[in-house]
Amino acid sequence: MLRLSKRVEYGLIAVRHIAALHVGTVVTAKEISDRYHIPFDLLAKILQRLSKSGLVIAQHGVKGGYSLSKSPDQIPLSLIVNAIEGRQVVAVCISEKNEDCRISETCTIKSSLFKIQNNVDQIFSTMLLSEIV
Amino acid sequence: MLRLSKRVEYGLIAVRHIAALHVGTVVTAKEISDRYHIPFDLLAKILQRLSKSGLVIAQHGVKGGYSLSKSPDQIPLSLIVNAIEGRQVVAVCISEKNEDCRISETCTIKSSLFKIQNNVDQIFSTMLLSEIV
DNA sequence: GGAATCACGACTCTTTCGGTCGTATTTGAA
DNA sequence: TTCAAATACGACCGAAAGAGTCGTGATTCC
Repeated sequence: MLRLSKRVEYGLIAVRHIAALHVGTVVTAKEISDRYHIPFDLLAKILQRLSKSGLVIAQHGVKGGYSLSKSPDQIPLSLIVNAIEGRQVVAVCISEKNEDCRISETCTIKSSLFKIQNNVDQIFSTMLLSEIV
Repeated sequence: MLRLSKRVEYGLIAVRHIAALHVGTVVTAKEISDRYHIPFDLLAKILQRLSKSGLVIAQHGVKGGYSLSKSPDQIPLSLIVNAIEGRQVVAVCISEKNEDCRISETCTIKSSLFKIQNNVDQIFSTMLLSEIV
């Protein structure tokens, strides 16, 4: 309960590493995988998501690799987390349009859940990548 | 990821209900189960944990049921959550003595994870049961 | 003594998560 | 122009966690 996924952990490590690169240089998934002992295939998939979201820039082919698309002080952790996992919520009733929570009608804690959600969101939108490099 | 368990959701609903009782009265697991459409067996187990932790008082036998052990403004949500699920952490490296995180030696985000953990903890220790009744 | 209630642990089923694999595509350089 | 190194993508599998059920026992009131 209330765990971050391994994907997010690995993603944070990877993005932090990329953020620490000298400008103009790139790093490959393989290098990061070796350096931090992260399963290559898994890391590759994570970096693909980060690339797809535009947060990191992928360069294909030989001499390819990843670099950061903008300054670390412009990147809240929420951007990284959302790129990897999409919007995450503490309970189904937060996100679902059709209330597919079985007990929705009688639920008495919706407002509390929303408050918790807002506070959790704020944690990640407040912390910047630049703080953790 | 970052989800509250159903146990915690149900527990919050139940404790909130108990907190709203007139003093001197009790409510049974069955009544709460019916009222909020929560699976009885599951709810019973949750209430047992809450009882074991001393947060609610269980009265056995006919005319038995549950009541609150102290004033709702003395009960942060963290107390409820911990009673139900024990201490929960956002990543293994937060709690484990023997670092059984496989990549512990090379992990570069420990301090960030701790910061996230502290902020999450604060959410639940700050919100009081009295606020959600 | 019986009915209503809480207590506890074992068990099953489902979903989520972590991780792997196969294949395609892009790119730089020999 | 060919090949190797790299990213891209989706399908798949096994393990772990989560949700829910069941059986049995203990306590209390009438």
